[in-house]
Order: sequence, then structure tokens, then C-alpha cells
Amino acid sequence: MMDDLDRRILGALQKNNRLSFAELADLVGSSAASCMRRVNKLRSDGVITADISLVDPKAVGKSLTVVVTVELDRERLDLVDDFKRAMRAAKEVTQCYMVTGDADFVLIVAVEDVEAFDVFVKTKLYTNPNVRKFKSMIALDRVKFEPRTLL
Amino acid sequence: MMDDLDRRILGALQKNNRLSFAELADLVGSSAASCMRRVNKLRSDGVITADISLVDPKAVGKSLTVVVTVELDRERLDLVDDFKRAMRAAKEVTQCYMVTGDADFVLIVAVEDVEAFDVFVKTKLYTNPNVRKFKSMIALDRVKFEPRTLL
DNA sequence: CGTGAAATTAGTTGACC
DNA sequence: GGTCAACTAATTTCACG
Repeated sequence: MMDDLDRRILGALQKNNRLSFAELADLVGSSAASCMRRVNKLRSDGVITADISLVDPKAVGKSLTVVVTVELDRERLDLVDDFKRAMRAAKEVTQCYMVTGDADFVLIVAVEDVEAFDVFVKTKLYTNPNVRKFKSMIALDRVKFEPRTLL
Repeated sequence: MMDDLDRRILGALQKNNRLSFAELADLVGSSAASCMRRVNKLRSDGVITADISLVDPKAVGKSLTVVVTVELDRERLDLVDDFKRAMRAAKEVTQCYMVTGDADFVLIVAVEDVEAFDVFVKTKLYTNPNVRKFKSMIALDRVKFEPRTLL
């Protein structure tokens, strides 16, 4: 299973995955060889799901982030699955959570501008017969974005 | 500024940043040298904000994701800044958006379990005098998580 | 699990078209 | 911007303790 050293390694790689194994070993207090073995295993085991660059949305013209809460008409299992599929396929949707509470789904939508958001709403939400209502909250500030899962 | 080749490079690196420049060049239809120059510039220009590993939350015991909407008491600028600072400092908060609409802030909180979420709520929200109310929506399914900013 | 050494591959720099 | 060559640094494999 996973020990504390693995957790420290994951903590470091979630901040920076371009460290050399020597640098990583230094950070977590181990040896480069051990770090390499562990990191490779973490990748093949699917603990590390991807290694990616994060891009500043504004720098690439996606200056509008919108948080959308969605209520489905009724929560029949096949309708829910349909909606999930649609959200996975929607390029504007960077994150989608199925939730309990006031809403059924929460979306994080990244688009160029309000026109592009309008297009998204009209083509992906209004046209979906399962969507009963939705609320849009436009992000004024992306205060924090650290897609980490442990410290 | 940024041309189409830069955008293709960013698109590729947002899926996988462990490609060699030769592989990257192949993918985007350019040369390794050109890719290296561009990627280094994209990093130094802050277009690429970070290079990180994504970790499966369940694999490391953070099986609970909660979307929290927060309303502040009044939106005085100093209070807003205080709240932002607190959220940036809160290890449980992986994302924080300041928004318009029904809420003032939307948080994505990642914790081990409901007890840990309870601790978060009590120490970071209830004790904050600026927080008027908040609503928690527990994620039943992390349908999509692609922290990309362009396709 | 850690070390060190050898082989391989990738990153980096500079000269050139 | 592309190509090539040369150098440096990192990854990978292996033998060993």
C-alpha cells in the first residue's frame, strides 16, 4: 500500500512534477533510486492519474469562468447518465460534480466571453430536456486553483 | 503574442507534460528546437502557470469532495480580501472562486471524510465573522475533472 | 531500501541555413 | 523558424550491500 514517503512524494509532485529524482529525493528525504521506483509505481498503479501543465486561462483568451448549478427534471438513472455523458463531451465544461443538496450538478465552465457562454447555455443546457433549471455565477476572481488532493 | 502553434503546444501539454520535445514536435507538427523555445517562453511568460501531477483523491484517502457556496455579511473590500486570504491558506480548499449571483464565493473542498469536513466548517467558516451563511453540496461523483483552459 | 557506475535518452546551447 | 552537432543533465538499468 502507500506509506508516508509516498504521500510526501505525491505532495511534492502535485506542486511540481518537473523535479529531477535527485531533487525530489532531497525534498522528501530519500534517495533518487527509491523515488524513481516509487513514482513509477504510483503512475502505473493509477494513483498519479496524469501529469499536466496548468495554463493561465486569461493568457489563452478563456477569460470567463462560470460556476453553474444544475437541477435535473427528475433523477432517473438513465437521465443522470445522459447528462454526465453530455458534460464529459462538452468542451466548455472543465469540471463537473454530481452533488447532493440544492443542486444536482455543479459545473465549472471556461469560455472566451459572455457570447461563448451564451452559446454553451443554449446548445448544452437549454436544449437538454432533462435540465429543469440552472443558475450561473460568473467568477470575478479565480482566488485559488490548486488541483491537489492532499497536503 | 501567441499563435496557433503555441495553442497546439499548450493543448498537448495540458494533457501530458512529460512528452519529450521531440514527441511534442511530432504531435504539433513542428521541430523540437522550436518547441523547446516556445515552451520555455510560455513558462517564463507565465502562460504555463505550473507543471503538476494529478492524483486520484480516493487513492490517497481524500474521498470526500464538497462544493460550498458562501455568502459574506457585507462585501466590504477589506472583508473580501480577508476571506480570500483565509481560503488561500486553508489546506482543505483546493479551489476558490469569487462570483456574482446567489453566492459571493464558491469553494471546492477536498477532505478525508465528513468528520474532516466538519472540522473545516467549524474552524474556517463558522469562526469567520464575515461569513453570513453557506451551503454545502457533497459530491457524489466527480464526473469530470480536466483543469484545461482550451481545447 | 540505498549506493554507485554504466548506458541511454533528453535538455540545452550555439552555429548555420 | 528549421537543422545539425556538441555538451550537459536526467533517466534508466544493473550489480552490490
